[in-house]
Amino acid sequence: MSLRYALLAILTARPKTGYDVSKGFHSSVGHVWHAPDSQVYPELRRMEQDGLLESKDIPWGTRGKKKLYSVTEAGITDFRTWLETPFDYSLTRDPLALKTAYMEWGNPQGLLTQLDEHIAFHQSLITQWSATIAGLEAQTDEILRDRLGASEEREWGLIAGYKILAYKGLVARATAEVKWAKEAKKESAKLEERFGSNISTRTATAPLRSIDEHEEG
Amino acid sequence: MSLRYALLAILTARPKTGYDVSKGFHSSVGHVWHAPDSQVYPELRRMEQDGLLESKDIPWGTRGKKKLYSVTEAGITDFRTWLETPFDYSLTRDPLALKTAYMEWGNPQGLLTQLDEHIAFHQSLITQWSATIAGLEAQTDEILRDRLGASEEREWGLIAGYKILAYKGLVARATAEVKWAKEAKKESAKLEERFGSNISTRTATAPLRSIDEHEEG
DNA sequence: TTCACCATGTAAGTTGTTACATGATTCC
DNA sequence: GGAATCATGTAACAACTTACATGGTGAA
Repeated sequence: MSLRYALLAILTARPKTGYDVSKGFHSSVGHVWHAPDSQVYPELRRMEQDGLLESKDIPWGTRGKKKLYSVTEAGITDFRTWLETPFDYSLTRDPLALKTAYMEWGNPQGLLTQLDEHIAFHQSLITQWSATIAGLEAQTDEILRDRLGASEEREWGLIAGYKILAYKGLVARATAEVKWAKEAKKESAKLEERFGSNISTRTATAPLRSIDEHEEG
Repeated sequence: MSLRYALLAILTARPKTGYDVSKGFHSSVGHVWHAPDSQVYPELRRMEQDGLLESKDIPWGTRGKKKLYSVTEAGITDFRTWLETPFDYSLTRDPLALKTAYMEWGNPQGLLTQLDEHIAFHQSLITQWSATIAGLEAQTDEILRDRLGASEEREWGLIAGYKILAYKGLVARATAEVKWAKEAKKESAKLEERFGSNISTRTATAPLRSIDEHEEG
């Protein structure tokens, strides 16, 4: 249900076409809430049906046209309510933790490779997000400027400030991921050294025998 | 698709009934990959159809019965392949970061409340996971003991070691979340102090006027 | 005229959520 | 006999993924 609010968020800057909203996902709000075009366009339509958005068809060239969406007062109210209403946390679903926890069944080298990818992935996120933070602090960020243009100057620091806060959180988390992965590489090497790799000897627990042992269950 | 491997993971300890697997989700592998019963039972069936599991009906009391599942060799092979094959990272979807980034539209008090909840939520995870780590290190953890019973003693350190590593990652991330949230509370207070709260004056960007400005798009 | 980009999706499938349904067993 | 818990789901819906579909515009 956050997709709807991510779309409202981007449209609070100023009215945009579906295409601009979709593009915005890749360069701004999409950093915190990703969505593909196949979700964006239909959701915009639904939001219009629900009265959160208004749209107007605009001619584009001679035959083409595009839809310009703007947020209604009802949309703003809904957005504000969402902002202020606590949400339920979803329970953990962490594929790398899941793999790590049962790596005695796999090749330890496979874990190292995946930890390296984990590090690379999160480091590239850190680079990207840090650049965004710098752009927000200098108020040179393109998406921010687009938004500031429609706001009063005395609010600019507030608007940029919250965005900086959000990106700092993402960077903090990614940094923790990198730090853990580096430690995990060392720990994994130690484990392998101490206990050796005996993955090839592991097999399924002989089912039929085991079943007899458990019939009292 | 990880659900399937979380189920395989729990069944590599020893054969279990659907009910035991489901219970196990709450106390062990469910910490890293949550699933409700309504997903567990049907998935176990599908896995049996796909040859990853075998099952046997066991009488329970006089009229009742239950299904005992065990992993097949094909299941082990599949599990091992999954363990060693890198996965694609899904793009960020972070509701609190999304809210934080656009909090100029909301009441700053609402953010503080949600940051407090964020802290409480993650601190309770840290408590829970730290207790699990302690139990794994002391090899008193119930689920671990269940698993060790079916393994050779020389492997015990390896088996516990990977699980400790995984939980340490979860704790590290939750710790980063708490740290960020505490800083964000301070920062948010500073922002409010410096720029004041003017949420009540914010309204939707006048749609019709804006549309005219954008007709060149 | 071709190529990058603008513009807007549909369709099919998978995964996950929420709420409910049903009956047996064991222990007090 | 009643409560907790064992045991196994279904049904309806919402969200997300992946792949594909279609056509216009603008500039070299």
